[in-house]
Amino acid sequence: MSAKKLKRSFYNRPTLDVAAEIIGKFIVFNTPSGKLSARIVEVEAYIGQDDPACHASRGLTKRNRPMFGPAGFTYVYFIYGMYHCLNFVTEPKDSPAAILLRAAEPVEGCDRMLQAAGKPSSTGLLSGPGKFCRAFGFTTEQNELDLTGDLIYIENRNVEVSNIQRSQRVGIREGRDLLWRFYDADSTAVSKPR
DNA sequence: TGAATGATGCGCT
DNA sequence: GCGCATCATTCAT
Repeated sequence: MSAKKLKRSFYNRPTLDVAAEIIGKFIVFNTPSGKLSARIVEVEAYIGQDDPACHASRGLTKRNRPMFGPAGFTYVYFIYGMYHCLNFVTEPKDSPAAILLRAAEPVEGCDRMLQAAGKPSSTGLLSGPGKFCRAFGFTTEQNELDLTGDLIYIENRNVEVSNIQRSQRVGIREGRDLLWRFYDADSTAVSKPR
């Protein structure tokens, strides 16, 4: 069975459902120098104004605007003066929510990812949101792009994931009680806990 | 092998 | 000014 690009209807649903199902899917980025792709193994959900860790918890701002838009778009932000984080917007317009891509396994274009990351080996190459964006070359130039287009999208390649687990989210101060981190417990590419 | 820390820039109060 | 959905390095045990 061939790969199928996920449609807007996949993203336009309750965020926890999308987060659980996005594990094991493949993110594709068609760059001028060729295709980059990776198998998603770890994500986190950030949902609505009532989630204290969500950027939308203090209302609409210039930065978090993509979260308030329709599902199926990217939300990329700059953090700690040197890293970027890639999110997928979920749920309908005016229902701010997104999924943070935290870790993946390199599939296509591994050589170019290694070069971009300045690393000799692929171990841990995409194991962390900042490391993933550095290797893929994601910056705010890729903010608010349509995931149903041909530049950036997610594919279902019909690879089974049998051991999806949940845990607390990483790197936040408030909202730690929520088990909104999803990961493939059989993957060695999952990011290391602090 | 675990804890502390520095790097570094921008959005928001 | 402060704090941040991070990470690599340094230092202590």
